Amino acid sequence: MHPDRRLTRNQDAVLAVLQEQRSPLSAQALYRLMRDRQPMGLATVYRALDVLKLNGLVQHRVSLEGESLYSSIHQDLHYLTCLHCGQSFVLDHCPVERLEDQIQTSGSFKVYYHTLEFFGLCEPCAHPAAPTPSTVHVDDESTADGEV
Amino acid sequence: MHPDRRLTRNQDAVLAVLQEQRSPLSAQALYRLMRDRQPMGLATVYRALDVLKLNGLVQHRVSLEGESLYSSIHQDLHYLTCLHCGQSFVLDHCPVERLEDQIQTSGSFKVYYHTLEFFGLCEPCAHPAAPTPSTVHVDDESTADGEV
DNA sequence: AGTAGAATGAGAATGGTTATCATTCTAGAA
DNA sequence: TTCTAGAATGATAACCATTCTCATTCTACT
Ligand SMILES: [Mn+2]
Ligand SMILES: [Mn+2]
Ligand SMILES: [Zn+2]
Ligand SMILES: [Zn+2]
Repeated sequence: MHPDRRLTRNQDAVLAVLQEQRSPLSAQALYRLMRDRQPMGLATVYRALDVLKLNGLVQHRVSLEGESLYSSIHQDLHYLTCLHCGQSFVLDHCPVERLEDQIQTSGSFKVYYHTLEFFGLCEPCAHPAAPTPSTVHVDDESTADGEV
Repeated sequence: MHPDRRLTRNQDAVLAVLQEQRSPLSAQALYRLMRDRQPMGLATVYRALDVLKLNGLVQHRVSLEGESLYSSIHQDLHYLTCLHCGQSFVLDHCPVERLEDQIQTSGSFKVYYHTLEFFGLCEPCAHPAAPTPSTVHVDDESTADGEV
């Protein structure tokens, strides 16, 4: 396909559906959503996402589980993710918006989007409760009341 | 495995090799490197990386191609990546080091590491050369000298 | 030494993504 | 309008990094 050709009906539909979403979607989830709008093959969904990405209309990140997630280029979400339980917390604002313009201006590189994510342990996972009774060898009942 | 147990010989070896690297490695590349140091099964490499990650000793990101890349927790590299040719340019410094401490302090979340990457088109890919002669229908030679 | 739990290795299974290829569209040319 | 080359599409096979399974080996502790 030519890099700068008008979008096809399918590509348009994929873009439209993505722009209605509040959070990133996987290609497969998108494929299922398209059934009610503009049914198309799974391969076509992947190809449409590629085209849209190359045209700066869609952004693409890969979760730690290896799943590709897509969203409108206008979305700007960032997460704090726990490595233990997988739970994610959304940051209340993007800390690098400025920087993007800066890179844009100073260099010979056209920036479309960025990824930013913090990883670590959430409160509960960082301070696990005392071992559950079933895993404790109770040799002396005077030490078995769960203090930490 | 217990979350806070001393590292095994294999886990130690994986960590040591990772700390010698200048750039992130895939699990498979690491597996091949281990042959000359401390041969172990591929599954063990994956498991070791998991343990090290959960202990805040190793960081983990996933490339756009879906390949997991690992590096020492002390590495702090960020890239500007071209969506068309795949070429990556290393940023000369990390723009969010401060922010990480900030999140650390203000919240109830223990931050181990972060990812940050910019995507777009590099100079050559953003301004492709005139179409190659073989793809051009030359109907009028007066317009065929490649100006943009 | 005896034992329970953890670690390990080999290989099978998984599953998201990509490649293949025959068919259908589509935008221009004639 | 009709023709035609190139692009897009869909069904499905292939790919391949990662995870799962399970029998075996270690390791720390009694
Ligand atoms: Mn942002
Ligand atoms: Mn950094
Ligand atoms: Zn957690
Ligand atoms: Zn490029």
